[in-house]
Amino acid sequence: MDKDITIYDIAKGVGVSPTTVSRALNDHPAVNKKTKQRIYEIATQMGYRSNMFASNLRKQRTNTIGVIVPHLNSSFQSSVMAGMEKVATEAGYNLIISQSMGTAEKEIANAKTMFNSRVDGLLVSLATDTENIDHFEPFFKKGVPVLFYDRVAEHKQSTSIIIDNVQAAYRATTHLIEQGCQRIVHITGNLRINVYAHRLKGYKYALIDHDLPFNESLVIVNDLTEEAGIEAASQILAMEPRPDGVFVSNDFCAANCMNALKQAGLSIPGDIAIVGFNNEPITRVVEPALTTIDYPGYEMGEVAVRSLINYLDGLSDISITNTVTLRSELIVRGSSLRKPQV
Amino acid sequence: MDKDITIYDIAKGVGVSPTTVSRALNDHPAVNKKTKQRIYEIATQMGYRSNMFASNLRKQRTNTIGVIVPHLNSSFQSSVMAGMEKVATEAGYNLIISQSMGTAEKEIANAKTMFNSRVDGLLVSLATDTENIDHFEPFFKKGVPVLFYDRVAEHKQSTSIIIDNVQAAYRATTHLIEQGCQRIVHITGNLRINVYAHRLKGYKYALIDHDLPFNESLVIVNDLTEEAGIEAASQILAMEPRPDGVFVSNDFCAANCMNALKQAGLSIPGDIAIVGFNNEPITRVVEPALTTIDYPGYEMGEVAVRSLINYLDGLSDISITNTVTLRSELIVRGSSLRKPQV
DNA sequence: GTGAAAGCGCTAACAT
DNA sequence: ATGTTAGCGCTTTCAC
Repeated sequence: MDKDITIYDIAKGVGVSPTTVSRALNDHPAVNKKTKQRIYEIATQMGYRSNMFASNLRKQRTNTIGVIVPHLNSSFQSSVMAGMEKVATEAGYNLIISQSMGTAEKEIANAKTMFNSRVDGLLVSLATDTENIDHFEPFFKKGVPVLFYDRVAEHKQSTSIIIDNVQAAYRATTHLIEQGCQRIVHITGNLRINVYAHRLKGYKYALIDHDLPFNESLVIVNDLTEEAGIEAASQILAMEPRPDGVFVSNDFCAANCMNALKQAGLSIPGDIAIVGFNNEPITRVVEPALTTIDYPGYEMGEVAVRSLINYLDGLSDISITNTVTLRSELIVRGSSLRKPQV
Repeated sequence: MDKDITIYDIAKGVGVSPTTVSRALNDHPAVNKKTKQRIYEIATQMGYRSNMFASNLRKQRTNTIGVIVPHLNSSFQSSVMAGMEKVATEAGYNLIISQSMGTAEKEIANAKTMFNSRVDGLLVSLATDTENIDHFEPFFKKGVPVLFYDRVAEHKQSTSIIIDNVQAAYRATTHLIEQGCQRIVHITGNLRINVYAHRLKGYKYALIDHDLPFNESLVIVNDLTEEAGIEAASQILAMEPRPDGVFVSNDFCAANCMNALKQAGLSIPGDIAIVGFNNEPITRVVEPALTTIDYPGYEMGEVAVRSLINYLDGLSDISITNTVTLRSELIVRGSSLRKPQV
């Protein structure tokens, strides 16, 4: 447990001032190449490591980005994290991550911690029951950029990274209609969350545009878990007349629902066609493979961090590009394919 | 973007010295209760937030735990992360997370960053091609605890958190044998990684203990991906005589392998019984549902952080409990069940 | 129970 | 191209 080497030690070793050492180590142009070289050598030789706290304290910057996410252990969110980590590390930023467990209460606590940790910027996917975003006010006040992704909030001082959920749902629903479905159930999550509200909208628009009636009773709102999928299946089986298509806001729930319907003796997609959402690995394993919307989580993570860092570096003005919309795509597989594709 | 409030501002406001403010804010016993109270009030009123950098700089402690993980976007690893985050946040620690992408090269770079970030402790699940752990030497030298989990390395100065992979594999294989399997294939990952080496061992021991021959050609080593599962299936189909059981080190790969076998016209578990590993959500969605080993990822994350913090707080000596073994469990489902269970 | 003073290690003005 | 100086905000002796 030997003592840490500081720039003073190096300065003494090389015979220059600490300032020069500091400059050399930060690759400041106004330092003689030879001096720089010597400083580098001595530094590594002495086993020097920069003290980020002293540096941060001085620079009032942390090179740290905070992330608040509903749940870490979700296929989608962990892809997002992976993308974020990649870009952040490449750019020399650390990521500190916390989960709200989907509750506003924990989200507020997390926001406080992030604020105290003086993150340079914050990336947030909102909790289910977040009613307002007052808890991010301190960030806005201090000019710390807050960037929402996936589950976003409208706010003039922050950017959102999303996909066009209305359009994606519209495409999914239209696809079902094109496959001959006339009574399409929509299973989705809490409508307070933008993504689910938008998907419901897209579903509705698609019906209307194809002269199908929108029927409130065909919309099932639940928490999109495994059990919810099974429960939804029994609700569907009880409907009269029986629906012939289901559009679910989540693959995992869709897969479970599909299995339950199969077990009840229905054939997929013959009796009921099914479309999920997210393109999780699970879609390629169930039988039949699940038609779904490809939602680029990894890419979303990359874009989120990149946007934030660009802003921090003064390369872009976040408030101008208020919303970044990523491309999503319908992927047609066996669970919905009744007719040969065009 | 107003200026930050410091303890000096509070000191002025209350009419005491900064020292007293610092002590009060840290709940030091030798401060008058009334003074403390007043200081708290003024502090919150002024919107004070402690500057962790100044504090860390002074205390030479960061309240930050580093995590190096192969891939964030894996079902197992993200469960682990979730467990870690929970315990860390509760204890007032931040988590900084980085992924090695399974390569030693990135792992070494990550270790360096973590070292420079002066994490109080490090949690590591090793990369595939990590040949030695010299890159953690700086931590050992400085007395920073390094704790390995899941993919661990033997090292006298560090604790490992694992499950008994030998035993788990032994149980899985024995189960297949009890179901009447005689020629059991084992699909697993790179044998340099302890978990896969141990599972192979468990598989081997189970065969021997039940008087079945161990046959090198029945062991398939691949990267356990989706494609690897499908590829493995065709290898199995080409084997003569055909195997009647498969034990796969990973559910996702197992599920894909199973599907490929089904598509080739084999019946599961009739022709071939299958057992996976990890108890991922996918196991409950495929058909038949996949028998697997329940691997407590979330719990592992909790235990890892808890152990580390206990050590940091001086509550436990990590070097004494050199290995923590969590319980794992065989979960029998349709993919392997040929006889009524005992 | 409270305060004065020093210093953690670094960087940014401002010289030279 | 390099050095001097000051200070980021906090904690911790040591003194009263």
